[in-house]
Amino acid sequence: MKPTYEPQDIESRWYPAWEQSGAFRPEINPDGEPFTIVIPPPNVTGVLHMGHAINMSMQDAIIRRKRMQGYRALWLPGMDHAGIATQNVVERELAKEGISRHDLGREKFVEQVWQWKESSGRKIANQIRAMGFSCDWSRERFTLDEGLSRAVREVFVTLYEEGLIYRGNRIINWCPRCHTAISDIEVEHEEESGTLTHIRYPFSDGDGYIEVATTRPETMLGDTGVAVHPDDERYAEVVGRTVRLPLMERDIPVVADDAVAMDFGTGAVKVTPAHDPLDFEIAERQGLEPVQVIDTEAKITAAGGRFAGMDRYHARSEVVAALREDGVLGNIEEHVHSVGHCSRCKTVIEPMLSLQWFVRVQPLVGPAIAAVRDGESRFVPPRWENNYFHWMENLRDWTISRQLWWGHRIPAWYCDTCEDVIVSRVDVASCPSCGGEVYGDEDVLDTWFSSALWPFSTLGWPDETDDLATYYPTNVLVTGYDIIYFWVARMLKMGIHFTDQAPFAAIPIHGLVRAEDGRKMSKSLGNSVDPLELVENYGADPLRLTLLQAAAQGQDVPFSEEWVDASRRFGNKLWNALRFAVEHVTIGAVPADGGYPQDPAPAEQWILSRLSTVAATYDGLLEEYKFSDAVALIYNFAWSEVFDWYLEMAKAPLRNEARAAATKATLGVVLRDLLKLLHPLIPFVTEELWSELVGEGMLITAAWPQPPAYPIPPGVETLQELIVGLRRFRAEHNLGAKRLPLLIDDPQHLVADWWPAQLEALARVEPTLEAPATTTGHARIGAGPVQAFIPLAGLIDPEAECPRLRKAIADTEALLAAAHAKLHNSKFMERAPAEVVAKEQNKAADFTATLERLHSQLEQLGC
RNA sequence: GGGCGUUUAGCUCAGUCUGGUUAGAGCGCUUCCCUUACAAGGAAGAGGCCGGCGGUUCGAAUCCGUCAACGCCCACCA
Repeated sequence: MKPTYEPQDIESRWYPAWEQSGAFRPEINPDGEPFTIVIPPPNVTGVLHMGHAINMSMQDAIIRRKRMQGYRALWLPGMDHAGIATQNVVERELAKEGISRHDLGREKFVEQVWQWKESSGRKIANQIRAMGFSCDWSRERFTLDEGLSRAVREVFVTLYEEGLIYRGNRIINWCPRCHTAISDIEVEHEEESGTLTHIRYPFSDGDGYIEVATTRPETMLGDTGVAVHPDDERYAEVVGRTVRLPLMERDIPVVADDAVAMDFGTGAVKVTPAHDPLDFEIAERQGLEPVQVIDTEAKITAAGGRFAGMDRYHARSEVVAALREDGVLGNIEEHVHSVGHCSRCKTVIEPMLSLQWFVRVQPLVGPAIAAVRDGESRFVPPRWENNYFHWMENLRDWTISRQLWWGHRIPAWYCDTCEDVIVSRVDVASCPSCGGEVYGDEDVLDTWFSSALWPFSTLGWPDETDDLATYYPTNVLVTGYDIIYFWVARMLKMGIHFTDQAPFAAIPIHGLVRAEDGRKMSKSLGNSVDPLELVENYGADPLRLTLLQAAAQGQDVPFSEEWVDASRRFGNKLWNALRFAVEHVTIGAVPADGGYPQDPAPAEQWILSRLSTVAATYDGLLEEYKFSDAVALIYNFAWSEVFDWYLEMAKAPLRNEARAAATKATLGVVLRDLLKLLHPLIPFVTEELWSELVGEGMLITAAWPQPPAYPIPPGVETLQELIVGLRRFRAEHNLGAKRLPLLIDDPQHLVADWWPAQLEALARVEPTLEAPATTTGHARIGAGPVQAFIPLAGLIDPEAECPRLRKAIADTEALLAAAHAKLHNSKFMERAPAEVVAKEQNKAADFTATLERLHSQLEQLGC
C-alpha cells in the first residue's frame, strides 16, 4: 500500500469494475424487495454543477445502502432535453459563426441540437461516472427518446380527450428574445423603480375628462375602454359615457367592473385587453375588443398608428411626449412595482394575447394535494408541504405550447378546408372529417411537460412493462427546493392522474449550494465552482463527503474548498488506519460478513459495543435522510474512537503473542464494518481498502453490517479517564515526552493485567502497583475509583501549579453549587424524572470528589 | 400584501421538530510531542450571557409571544 491516500489513483479504477460486475443493476439482488430512485434528469444544456453533485451524492448514499441491505435497488439515470435552455445554448453557439436558426431551417437546426445533445450528454454521463454514482446505465433514458415521446403523446391526447387540454386565445407571457410563450412560473418578478404616468382621457362630448394612471403609457395605443369600480361614487355619473382616446382619436366606453381597485391611482383604469391579464378579464366581461399594439418583437404594430415599428421603450417616451404636446399628460410619479422577466434570458416579459395550448390544472390538483396530506408522499423536512399546498391551491392554467424547434411536437393537426382540429396518437395525413389537407402544429411542448411524466415514462409506460410493475411507484425523489413547483408538483399531478398512485413515497428536499460569499453560485457572478475540478484536485470521495456533511435538511449549503480538504484528510486517516491493520491482519483472515468475536477481551469488547451502538444510530439517521448528522456521527466515531483510541489500545496486545490473535480478529471486523458503513458515502476509497483488507469479492456487493450488541465492559472507561488525566497533567506542567513514574493504589482490584502495557504506551508512564507510603508530595491523577499518584519531587514548580489549582477549584465549586441548587429545589425533586435527578446526584458526587482531590493537592503543594 | 428561512466560538456551520451531563464540528489560534498507520499526524488547551425583550416550566439554545437584522419564495392594484 502506498503511504498516502491519493484519490485520483484509485478512483479511475473502480467504476468500470462495478459496472461490469452488474452491481448497479437491481437484478444483482433478484430476491430482494424493489427499491427505486429515478434521477432528476440533468439538462443536456451543459455540464454538471454543484447542485447536481449534492443531489446525486444523496441519492447514491441512499441507493448504495439499500443495495447492501439486499433490496433490488434501481437508480435510473437519464437526461432532460431542456427545450428552451438547450435551444438557446445552440443558438448562441451558432451566433458566434454569424448563423441564426432561421438560416439553417428547422430540420438542420434540430440536427445541430441533437449533435450538441450527443456530445454534452456524453460529458455529463462521464461526470456522473467520475463522481462514482451507481446508476443502472442499462436503463438510461432521455426525455426525447422514442419511448418517452410516445408517453408524452399518449398523455397529451388523453388529457385533450378528457377536456383537460385545450387551445385558446389568452394572455400569456411572451419573451420577445426567446420568441416563445412561457408559463407563469418561468417568469421571475423583480421590484423595479418606474413611474406612474397620469393621462387625461377627454369625454367624447367635450365635457371634461377622466384621468387614468399607468406604468406602461405606450399600451394606451391599444386601449379599448376605461374601467372604474361600480361602487365608486366619484365616477358614478360617467359610467356608460365614452371618452376620446388621445393620439388614436378613437371613442372608447367607460365601464364599471369589480376588478378595479378604488384606492389605487385615480381609481380609473385604462383597459388594454391585448396586453394585460387583468384588462383582458375586464374586457371579456364588458365586451371590449382587444387591439394588439405590440408584436412578438416587442415593437408597436400597425394598429399603433404613427408609433408603428418603434421598440416598446422608445414608444413609451414618444407616447409620453406626444401626450404632453396634446396637453393630456398629468403628473408622472415615481413608482416601485414588480416587473416580470424571462427566467432563461432575463428579458422583460410582454404579456400578450395569443393562441396557445393550455392544461386545465384544477381537476388534477385535488388528488395531488390529498396524496401529500394523507402521507402517501412525504416531504422531508415536512415544512415544504405548506408551500406545496398553498401553491397548488392557487394554480392557474398551464401554458404548455412553446414557439421553439427543440422539443416534443404538439400532436395536433389543422384542416385547411373545414377548420377541424385533430389531436391524435398517430400522425395525421388528411382531415378525417372532410378529407381535406391538414398541416401539423408547428409548436413544441414545455420541457416540463415530459419531465412531469418522468417517474413512469422511464419505466415503460404506457406499456405494462415488467419494470413498471416492479419499480413503480418509486420510493424516493431527491431534489432541491427550487424545482418543487416546476417539477415535483407536476409529477404528483400527472403521476396520480395516469397511474392512480403517487409516483414517489419520500421527497427529501435539499438546499442550494452557495458560494463562499453566501451568494448563489452562477457563471455570470464568476463564483461558481466546477465539481469536476474539485474531483481532480481532491477526489470524488472527499467532495461527496463534504457535500453530505453540509447537507442539513433543506438548508442552503455554503461551500468552501477548505471543507473538501478536511474530507480528504479524513480519507487519508482512514487509509493509514487500514495500512496499519493490514500490517497485522492478512488478507483472507477477515470474513466479508459476520465473524464477531464471542468472548472478546475488554478493549475489544469496548470498541465492539461502540460499533454496534453507532451502527444502529447511523442506520436510523440515513433512513431519515439526515445525512449531515449521519456523517458527523460516523466521522467522529471513526476518528476519535476507532483510530485515536482503539488502534492505539490494540498496539500493545498485538505485540503480545498470547493476545495478538484475538486482537487481530476484532481489529479486522471493526475496520471491515467501518468500511461498509462508510461505503455509501465514499465508495471509491472504501472499495480500495476493502480489497486490501478482505480481498475477497467487492465491497459494493457486501451485506450491510448488523453487529450484535455487546455490553460496555468494566474498566475500559476508567482506564481511559486515567490516561486522559495523565496526559493533561503532562501538558499542564510542560513535561515533554519524559517517562514518569506512576504509583497505583488499587484497593478494589480494578486494575487488570493488561493495564500496565496500555499506560506505558498511551500515557508514557512506568506504573507500579503499590500505594505511596504517603500521598504528600504526590499528585493524585483522575477522580475514579483507581487512585494513581505521581511523585512531584523535582517535577513541577508549585508557584505555577497553585494558581491553576485554585482556578480549577473555583470552577468546580460553581458547578457543584449549580447541582446543589437543583437538588435542594423541592419542585425539581418532585417533578423531574428520577433519572434526571439521579444524574444530578452523580454530578454532585463527582464534583465533590474532584474538589476533595484538588484541595488535597493544594495542601500537598503547600500553597 | 402574504408565506418561509436564518441569527450559536475569530470564520463557515451542526444541534432546536422530540426541553434535562459542563452547548459541538471543521478551519484558524496557543503549548507540547518527529511514539515503528498517518506531522496531510498525535496529545492538551484557549475561545460562546446560543440576536434583544417577555412568558411557560422544577429546568429553555431548544416550547410560546414579541421586536430587530439579513435572506428567499409567492402575489393580475394598473
